Amino acid sequence: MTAAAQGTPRRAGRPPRGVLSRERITSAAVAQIAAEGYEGLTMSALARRLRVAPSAVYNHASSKQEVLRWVQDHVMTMVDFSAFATEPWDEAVRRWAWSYREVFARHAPLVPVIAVMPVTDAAETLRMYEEVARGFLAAGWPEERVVPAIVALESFIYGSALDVSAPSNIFDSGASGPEFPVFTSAVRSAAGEGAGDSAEGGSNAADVAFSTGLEALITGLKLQLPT
Amino acid sequence: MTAAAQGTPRRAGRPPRGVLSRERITSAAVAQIAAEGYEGLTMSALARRLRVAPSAVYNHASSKQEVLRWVQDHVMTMVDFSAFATEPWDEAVRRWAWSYREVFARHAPLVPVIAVMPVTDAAETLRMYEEVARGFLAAGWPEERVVPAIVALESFIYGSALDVSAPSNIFDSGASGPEFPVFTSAVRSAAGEGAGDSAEGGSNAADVAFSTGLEALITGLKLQLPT
DNA sequence: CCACAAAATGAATGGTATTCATTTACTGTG
DNA sequence: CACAGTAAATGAATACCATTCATTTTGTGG
Repeated sequence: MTAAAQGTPRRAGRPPRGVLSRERITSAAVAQIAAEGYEGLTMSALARRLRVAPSAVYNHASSKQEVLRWVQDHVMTMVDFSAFATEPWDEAVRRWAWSYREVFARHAPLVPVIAVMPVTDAAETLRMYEEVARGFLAAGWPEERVVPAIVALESFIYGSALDVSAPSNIFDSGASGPEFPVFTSAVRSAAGEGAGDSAEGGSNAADVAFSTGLEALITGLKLQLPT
Repeated sequence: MTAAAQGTPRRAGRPPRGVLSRERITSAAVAQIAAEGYEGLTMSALARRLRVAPSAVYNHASSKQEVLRWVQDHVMTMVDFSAFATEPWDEAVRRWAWSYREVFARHAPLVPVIAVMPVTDAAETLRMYEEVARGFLAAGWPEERVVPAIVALESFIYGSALDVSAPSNIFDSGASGPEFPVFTSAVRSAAGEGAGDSAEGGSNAADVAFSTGLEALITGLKLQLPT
């Protein structure tokens, strides 16, 4: 009963046909996350979904961290970088960055994983970098400035993805508000700006901040280019 | 023996003089992190350092998350924002951002904690925001644009702090390098730039990227200001 | 003075990732 | 074709970890 929920439970020993693989584990993990979120992604739950004993997973992945790295590479395929082939540089960066942030806002727990993850055998991630780098070069960027610029944009995107998952009242200074009058007033003033918290199409505080930073980055980076 | 490592172990029951407090727990946690890093910060280790049973901590903090929030507010006191009182806006932002990133690069595991943390009863964090907001207003920023600009800068700083703790060979595409020639070449070209990996004063890849993004943000934000 | 709250202990509890011995089946070599 | 070795499954066991609970002691307000 432990491994197979219904039908004849598999006996011990290597099964006639391979049951697990990197692909099946990855897609089961993604499905588990979709169903119960990241706190629901345990090795037991993953194994249950694969109709397998927990220890079986370790014949393919050396740790949960490795599974998360597979998930991260898969999630990267959902980022839309197609604009680099068709649009001018700044519009391409804009569309790519918004898509990138949206995807990882829904996968915020992956952000700390990414930071430490070497790009080796993360094929999908490399595919994206290749296309983005191509777009930068086509726009006239000197080769040695491409990677720093991409990393800078990514850092902003990852930080912003974390910001999205913050509660909207995060800047509520509560009882100690009067002690910090300037900041408290600025927070209230900013809240009135983007407004439409529940209104349709209304942008929330995180969106306003992201737009502010992204447009500043695009402008500032472009000015760093040699004429 | 469990609680007090040496001397007469404390008997059960409320002690004559209070043993724990938010301050003592926070500083013990910070000491434990300094000694054994974040993976060494367990409730048991924390209690051991406080010469107390693990369950005693829960009379003061409702969870480990809460302890981490206290640590985060304490760490914020190490960020230097003094330049906002003396320097022009862009130089003040520059110094603040570098200090902010350096502090949280050494406390990377706090970054995901911050994102979800409401600022209420995080007094030190509020003190910083108050001063930074004051500096923005003094530089002529419209009140409603102050918070979005700060959040944008912070997002970049947090993302960059995570980037610092990444391995330096993170962009090594390994065997699949030839499949991604443009990116691979750009990585090599960027590595030659900042160079001095072990040379003194030499800036590494993360520093170059941070400088690139920060200068772009400062330039771009300044251009958003109404003349 | 006494009831109640606060703060400690020490012993569970339930959950976690991970490891290991064992069993079975596939695969390459003589 | 036999046989050795390896790959891949099971199920049981391990070591931690955060958290909870009953119990004990002490401080405090009415």
